[in-house]
Amino acid sequence: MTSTRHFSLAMDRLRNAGLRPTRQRLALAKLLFEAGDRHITAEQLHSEALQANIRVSLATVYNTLHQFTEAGLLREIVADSGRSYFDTNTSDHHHFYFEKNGMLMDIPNHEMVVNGLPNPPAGTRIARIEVVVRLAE
Amino acid sequence: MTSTRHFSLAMDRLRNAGLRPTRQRLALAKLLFEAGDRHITAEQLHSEALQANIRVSLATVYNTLHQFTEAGLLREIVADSGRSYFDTNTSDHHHFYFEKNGMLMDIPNHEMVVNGLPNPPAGTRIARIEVVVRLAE
DNA sequence: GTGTTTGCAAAGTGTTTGCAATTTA
DNA sequence: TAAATTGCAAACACTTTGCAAACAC
Repeated sequence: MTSTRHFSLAMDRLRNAGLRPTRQRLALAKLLFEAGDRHITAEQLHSEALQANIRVSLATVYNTLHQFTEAGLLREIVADSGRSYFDTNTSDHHHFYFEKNGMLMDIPNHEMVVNGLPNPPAGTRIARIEVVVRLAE
Repeated sequence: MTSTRHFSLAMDRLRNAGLRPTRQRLALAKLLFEAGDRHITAEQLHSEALQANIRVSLATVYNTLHQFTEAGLLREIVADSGRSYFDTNTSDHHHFYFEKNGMLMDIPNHEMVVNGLPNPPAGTRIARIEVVVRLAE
C-alpha cells in the first residue's frame, strides 16, 4: 500500500498479461471487469464504450476481446451461430441461453454436472466442455 | 406392399411433413437421409448437390434446411459462431466438435449424461440442452 | 389456373484485414 | 525512435430477402 502506487487493478491485469495498457484497453478492461460477471458481444461492448464517451473503434474492440481471451482474461462462448460472446468468468461453468433476446446467464456453480465423459477420439484431447441450456418462454 | 406404389421414402417423408416433394427437396432429402447420420452445413450440402449434378441454388438449400428443421426432420446444432450445422439425427444426443477442421461427430449414445439439471428461471422452460465437447489435437 | 417454390442478385449481419497514422515505452 | 497499437474502410463469410419466372397439383 505505497503512496506512490498509481496503477489500477485493470492496469495490473494488462501488464501481467503482457499487454500494453493503452487508453482503449484500459477503458475496455474497466467496463468488462469492474461490474461483476458479464457476458457480452463485441458490438455491445463497443456501444457501451461509446455511451461512456470512450472513443474506440469496433475493430479495436474485436482485437482487444481476442487479445484478452488469449491472455486468459476472458472466455469465448458459442451459444448462437452468428455472434460471439465473451465471458468475464473464466472458471469452469455453464450457461443458460435465452432464445428470446440472445442473453446468456451463468448456471449457478456446479448445480449441473456432466458425467460419463467419453474418451476423446484418437489423436485429440478435450479442450473444453460447453453446456448450453436453451430457454424458451 | 401394393405394386402401384411409386413413392420413395424421401417422398413419403416430405409428404408427411406437408412439404411438396419438388425436384430440389427430393434430391436434398436423398443426400441428407440416405447415408446414415450426417452433420452438414448449407454450403457443404450445396456443393455436394452440385457434384451430384443436382441443380439447386444456395438460397434453396438454406430454405430447405430450415423447412426440414421446422418439420422435425433435422436438428440445428450450434457449435461454431459463424455457421450452422444440421444434424439428421434428431434424437437426444450430444457432440464432439473438432476445432481443427470444424467437423462434428455424435457422442456415442448416452455415454455421457448431464446431471443436476437446474430449474429454469421463472417464465422460461428448457427447450434443449446442448453439450459440445471441443477437441483439440 | 392458383398458390407454392425456385433462383437470382442484392442486401444484411457479424467479423477480419491491410495499411497509414498515432501512441507507447 | 522503434515497435506496438489504433482506426478506417474495404473485404469477408455466411445467411436472408424481394421478386419475377417456373413448377406442382
